[in-house]
Amino acid sequence: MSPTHAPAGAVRQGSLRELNLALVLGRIAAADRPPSRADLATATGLTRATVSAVVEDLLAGRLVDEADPAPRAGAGRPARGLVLADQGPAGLGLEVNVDYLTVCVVDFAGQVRHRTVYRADLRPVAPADALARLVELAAQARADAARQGLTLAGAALAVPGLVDDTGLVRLAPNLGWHDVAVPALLAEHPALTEQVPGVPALVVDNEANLAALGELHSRPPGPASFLHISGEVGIGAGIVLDGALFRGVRGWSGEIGHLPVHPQGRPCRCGGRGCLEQYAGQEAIVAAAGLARAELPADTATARLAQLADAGDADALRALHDAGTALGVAVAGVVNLLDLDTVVLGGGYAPLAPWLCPPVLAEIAGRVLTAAWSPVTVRPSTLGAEAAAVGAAGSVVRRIVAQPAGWLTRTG
Amino acid sequence: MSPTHAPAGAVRQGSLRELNLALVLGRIAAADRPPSRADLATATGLTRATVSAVVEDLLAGRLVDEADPAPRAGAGRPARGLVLADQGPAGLGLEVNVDYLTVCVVDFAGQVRHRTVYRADLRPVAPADALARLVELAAQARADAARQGLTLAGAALAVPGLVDDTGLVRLAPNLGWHDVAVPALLAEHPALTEQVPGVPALVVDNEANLAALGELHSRPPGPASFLHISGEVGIGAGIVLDGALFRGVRGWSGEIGHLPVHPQGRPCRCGGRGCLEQYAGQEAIVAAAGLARAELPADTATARLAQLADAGDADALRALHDAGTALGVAVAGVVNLLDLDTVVLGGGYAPLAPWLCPPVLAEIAGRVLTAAWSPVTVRPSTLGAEAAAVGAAGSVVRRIVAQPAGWLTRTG
DNA sequence: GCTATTTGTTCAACGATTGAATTATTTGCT
DNA sequence: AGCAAATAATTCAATCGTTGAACAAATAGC
Repeated sequence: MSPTHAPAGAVRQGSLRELNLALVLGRIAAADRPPSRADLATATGLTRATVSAVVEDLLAGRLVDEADPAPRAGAGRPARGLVLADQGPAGLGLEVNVDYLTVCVVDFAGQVRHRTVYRADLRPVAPADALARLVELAAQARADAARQGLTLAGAALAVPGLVDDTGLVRLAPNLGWHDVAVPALLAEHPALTEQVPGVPALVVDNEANLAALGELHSRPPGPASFLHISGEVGIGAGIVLDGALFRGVRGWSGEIGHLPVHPQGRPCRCGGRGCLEQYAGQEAIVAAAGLARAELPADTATARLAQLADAGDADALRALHDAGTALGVAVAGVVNLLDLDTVVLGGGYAPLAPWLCPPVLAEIAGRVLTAAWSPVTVRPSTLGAEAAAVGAAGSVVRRIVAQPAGWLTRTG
Repeated sequence: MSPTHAPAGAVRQGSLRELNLALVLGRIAAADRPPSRADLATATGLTRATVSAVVEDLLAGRLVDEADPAPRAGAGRPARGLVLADQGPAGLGLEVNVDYLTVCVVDFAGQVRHRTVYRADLRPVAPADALARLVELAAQARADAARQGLTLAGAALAVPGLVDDTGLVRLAPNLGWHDVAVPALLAEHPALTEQVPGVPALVVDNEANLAALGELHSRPPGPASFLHISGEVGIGAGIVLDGALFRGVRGWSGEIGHLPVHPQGRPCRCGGRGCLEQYAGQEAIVAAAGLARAELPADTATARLAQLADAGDADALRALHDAGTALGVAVAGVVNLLDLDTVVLGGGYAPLAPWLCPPVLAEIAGRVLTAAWSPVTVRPSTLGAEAAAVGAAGSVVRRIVAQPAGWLTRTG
C-alpha cells in the first residue's frame, strides 16, 4: 500500500553506495540463514557484481564475516555465507527504573555479551547519584566488552518517563524525576563510548519505546507493525508501525496507561478519570488481589501474583481477569484505531500473560469491527525482564545496520 | 528523531535520477512561492548543475512550468520561478456516499477543475447501478477535462467502509454494501483514465483516509502528523503520521467510531458496548437534540443542528456539548497514544466545530498527560463537504509528484 | 557605462552500477 | 577417474548521473 518513499535528503553520487551498503547489510541482518552473495543479488535486485563490491566493503570494515558454507542440495560451487560480525561495533544499553539499574552490551549480531543488574530502590536516590552509579557499571561493561574484542559505538538509556529529543527527562513520575538533563549530568563523567559518525553518543528514550524496539529486532523478529505494552507501575506502550518505532510529534507517544476505560471512574494522578492505569496498573492488580503492597518489593509482586494464580487463588484470578478486561477495552480501541494484528505483553505483564490474554482477547473479539475477518494475536514478549536495556543496546547497533557508511569511513 | 530511511528496493544507477526527480518536484510542490533552480539547489543539497538537469527533464515532461520572474531585492540575474504545471496529468476523484455521488477532477497543481454532485439516496440502489451512474458522471468529467487540456492519469474512489487492498469493499454498513468487488464491476465499463506507469488505474479507499489526504495536501498544507475525523453517520478517522497516511496492517485503520467511551454503555451494532458512535454519531446527536430523524434528509441534519445551535436552542446546545465531550474522551485517548498536536474535524463535524471544539479541548486538557507542556490544536477542516472526493483526486496527482519517473518515461 | 551580484548552463572528470565474459568449485553421471 | 553440468563469485570495459569549476546571461547600483 504505502509506496517506496524517497530519502528525505538529496541523493548524491556517493549516496548510491551508502544506500546499497545499508540495503545489503539489512538483508544480511534480516535473513534466517547466512545468505550468499548470489542470494543477496536476487533478494535486492542488484547485480552480483555490485553485491560483491558492496560485500567487499563490509568485509573490509569488519561489519560482516564469512561463515562456513551452508549445506545446499544440487551441483555447483558452494556459496559462502555472510553473517553479521560478532567482533565489530557493539551497543551499550542502560536502564534506570524504580528498583534496579541495568547495563548490558549487545554485539553487532544482536547477542547479549554483557549484563549487569544492580537492585536498589532508586526513588530516594538523587538523579545525579543514580546516574553516577550507572556510569560505574557502564565503565565495567566497557572494560568487559574490550576484553571480548568489542568496541562500544554508542549508548542508549531507557527511562520510565517522558523524554524530549534533547535527552531531557521531563517527567518520570514513578521514579520521582522531574526535568533531569541527563546528557549534561553524564558529561561530567568519562565518555561511555567511542565517537562514531552517524551514531549519537547517547540517546535517552522511554523504556516502552526501547522495549518495543528490542522485540522488533529479536529472533525471530517481531512483525512489522505491533503494539508492545510494558506493564509496570505505569503502563506504557511502544508503537511499531511498518518496521519503525513511531515516537509521536514530540516523542511522547505510547501513553496507553491514560486511555480512559471508565470515563467517570477512579480519579488518576494525571488529572483524568478512569484511566487504564487505575485498573490494570501493577498497584491496582496487587491491591485487587488482596496483597498489601508494602509487603512486597515491586520486582517480586508480579512473580507472587503469578504464583498465586497458578495455585488457583480466587482473589488473584479475579484480579487478573478484571485487569485483563480493562486492558482489553483499551487494546480493542487501539486495534480499532490502528488496525494492528499483533499485541505483545511485555514488562510485568509477560509472566502474567496466561491469565491476561483470555480476557484481552475476549474484549477484542467483542469490540473490534474487523476481528471477524482476521484474528489479532496477543502474546507475551520474547525478551525477559530487561527488555528495555537490551532493546536500548540493540538500537545502537541497529542504527549502524541502517547507516553503515559512518562506521566504515571511521575505520577508513 | 527518525533518521532518513533507505528506499525499500535496490538503488540502481537510474534510481538516482528517479529519486532526485521526486526530490526536486516535491520541493516545488511544497514551496510557498515559485522557487528558482538556485533555491532548489540550496534547499535540496544538490548542485545547481544537477538541479538544472533534473528541471529540464521535468519541463520536457510538462510536469513543471516556468512562471513569471518573482520580484526579488538586490542585484543579479533574475530568477525564473518554477511551478507545477496546470496542463499536465490530472486526477479523477470519485465518491459514493449514503446520499450523494461526487466526481471531481484535480489538476497537477492541486486546483479543482471539475466537480459534479449527484444527490440521491443510494441505500436502496444496487452497487452495480450506483457505480454505473458514477461511470456516467466520470465520462462527462473526462470530456470536460480533455476540453481543458488535462489528461486523467488515474482515479481514486472514496467509500464509507472497509476496503481491502484489492479494491474489495468488505463492508460499508451505512450504504448497505457487503463484499462489493468494485474493480470487477468497473471493468465492464469503458476505462475512466489513461494507463500511466506507476499510477494504478483505480484505487478504492476509505473516505476518511482520502479526506485526511486532502487535508494534508490542501493549501496551506496540513501538519506532518494529525488526526482527521470524519463525522458522518459513522465516525471514521484518517491518521497521518510523518506526512504519510497510516492505513494499518490490512488497510482498516481509523475506526475511531468504535473506541469505547462508556464501556458498559449502549450496545453498538459492532457488537461492543458504549462505542463513540453511539454518543457522537450523527444519529445520536440528532436524537439527543430532539429532532426526529425521519424529518430530515441526512445531508441537511448537520446544517439544521448548526442553525439551531446558532439560535441558542438549549436542546441542540446540550446535545452538541455531550457529543463533544464523548468525542473528547476518545480524542484524548488517541492523543495520549500517538502524541499528536493537531486534530481536524471534518465531514459533518466541520460546520459543528464551533460547538464541538470547546468540550473536546476540555477533555484533552483534563486527560492528556502532556497537554500542560504543549497545546493540542482542534480545528475544522479547510476543505468542504466533498473533501473525500477532492482528496481522492489529489492522491492521484500526489502519487505522480512522489514518483514522476513513470509519467516522464510514458511521454518520453 | 562599469562593477558587483546572482542565475543558469556547459563540460571534462569521477564514482558507482551494469552486463557479459571468465574463473572457481562442487555434484552427478559414466 | 574423468567429464559435463551447475552454481558462485570475480573481472573489466561501457554507461549513466552527479560533481565542481568555469563561463555566459541578466540585472541593480553607482
